[in-house]
Amino acid sequence: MVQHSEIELSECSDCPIRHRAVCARCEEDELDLLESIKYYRSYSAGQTMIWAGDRMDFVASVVVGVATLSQTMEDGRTQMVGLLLPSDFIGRPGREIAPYNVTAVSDVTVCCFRKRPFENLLVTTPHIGQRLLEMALDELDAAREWMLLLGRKTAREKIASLIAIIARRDAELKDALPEGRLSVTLPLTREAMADYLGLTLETVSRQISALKREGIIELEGKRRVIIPNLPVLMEQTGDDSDGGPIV
Amino acid sequence: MVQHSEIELSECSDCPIRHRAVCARCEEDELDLLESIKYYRSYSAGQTMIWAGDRMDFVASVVVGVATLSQTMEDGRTQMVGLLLPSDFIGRPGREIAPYNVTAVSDVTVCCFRKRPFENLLVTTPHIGQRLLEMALDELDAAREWMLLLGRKTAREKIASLIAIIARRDAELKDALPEGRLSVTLPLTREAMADYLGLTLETVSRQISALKREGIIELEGKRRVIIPNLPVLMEQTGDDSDGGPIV
DNA sequence: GACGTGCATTGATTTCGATCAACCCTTTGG
DNA sequence: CCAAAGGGTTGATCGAAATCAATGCACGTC
Repeated sequence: MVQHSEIELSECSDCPIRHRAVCARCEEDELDLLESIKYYRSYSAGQTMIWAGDRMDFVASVVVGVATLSQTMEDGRTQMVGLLLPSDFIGRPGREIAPYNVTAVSDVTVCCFRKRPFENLLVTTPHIGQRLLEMALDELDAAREWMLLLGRKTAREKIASLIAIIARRDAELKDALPEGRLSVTLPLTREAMADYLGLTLETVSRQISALKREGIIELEGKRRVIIPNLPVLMEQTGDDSDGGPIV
Repeated sequence: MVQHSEIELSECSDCPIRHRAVCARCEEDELDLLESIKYYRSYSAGQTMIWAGDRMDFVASVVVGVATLSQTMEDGRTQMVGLLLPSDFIGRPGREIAPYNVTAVSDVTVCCFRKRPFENLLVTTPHIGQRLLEMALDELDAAREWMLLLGRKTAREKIASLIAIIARRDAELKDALPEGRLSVTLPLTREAMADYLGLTLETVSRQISALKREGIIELEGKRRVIIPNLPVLMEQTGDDSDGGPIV
């Protein structure tokens, strides 16, 4: 289950998520405390990392890769409730049992902290709790935005929203405003997109084809999407046109 | 806009939400600090308390009444993203602009804290931040449960889930396990339920009628619902049958 | 090269919930 | 007393997305 990761991770100080994860606000000495209770785990694409109902003896941060958080009903209907990207947090202090499935979408490496010691640090090291609060509130905002999408948007708006969100996140990681064409890789299969958007995979496929037919997106293979004109795509999302800051 | 409240609220120590709100973990001295920056506001049923886009100079706790958090698209489609009951928190430390509409469903009284001083307390008084984190994580869980409902449940399952959730909450406030018949008041209009469930008000009405016709619920007026047999209702929600602790 | 498998696309048909519309009941107020 | 308004119910019809089903790749693998 535990895979060997190519890059040997060890020093928090040169960790790729040092300034965005739970540890973001920590000083050097606080980092040392975290360092002493951490260990890495890796999973390969497609693996279930955690099953809903499992006992959890750790919390963790995604270091590299993409994972999903999902809920499944007895008859198999499933709904993704979160997309976990590098720096996102897994688990909840004070909780014994995992409420959701966590699945690796790509190869994933996580930085784990043993739960008890982490909970103690939470009390003694305010910077960790403060950052965790900030992250929880951000996730809450994201969840609420997704509730609007799930409850009220059409299939076309859902697809456009998903592509736009991924594009915006990518753009902001790479460089500021690539106003022209931009190209993004969908980190999810059609089925995973369907589970995220509350659709069937057939509807996802049809709507992507429709957007392509209309020239709003172009496809390069199945996974790579080229967006000739982001504002045009944004118009299809149903969101306020003034969609956020320009830079 | 500010209404006169019948009961004169003042002492935190005999506040009805003293042990469930942000202040739940505070010691007496910490409570005094909060007391010094607090003030009450009241709103009457139907009033919009906060508009999305408004500048917010306070955060608050609901003391009495029910309010809703909602998002609206340009064309009027709206989705409720939260139901605010006594002890629930409004606003976000560090945020200037309200992202959601907050609407009083019944007459509502809130306990407000000026934002700047509250943010300072958050740094100096760890008990507040700890409780806020706990509450944020609870809301995140609720939001994710709702995502499953919005994305994957049928209209009938949505209605049954809503009634069951209200019934369970009521039951737990009043007395432990009223195993037999129980009776709950829906705090929402049909339209508000529709906005919560991602349905139209006609569908809400039809599904309630259907549950009534099948004897799963009984109606007393429009708002009061009698549940002869909670487990039978629970079966209609689509959730795991072992639905949580028996007590 | 043939075969099987996983992922994706496309078509035909059905269905659930939306939409359009009429009507009921209760409250409020001139 | 009647009119108007707000909330709710019910019926007829429509349409978007689900469902059922076939087909099309791009792979590994034997």
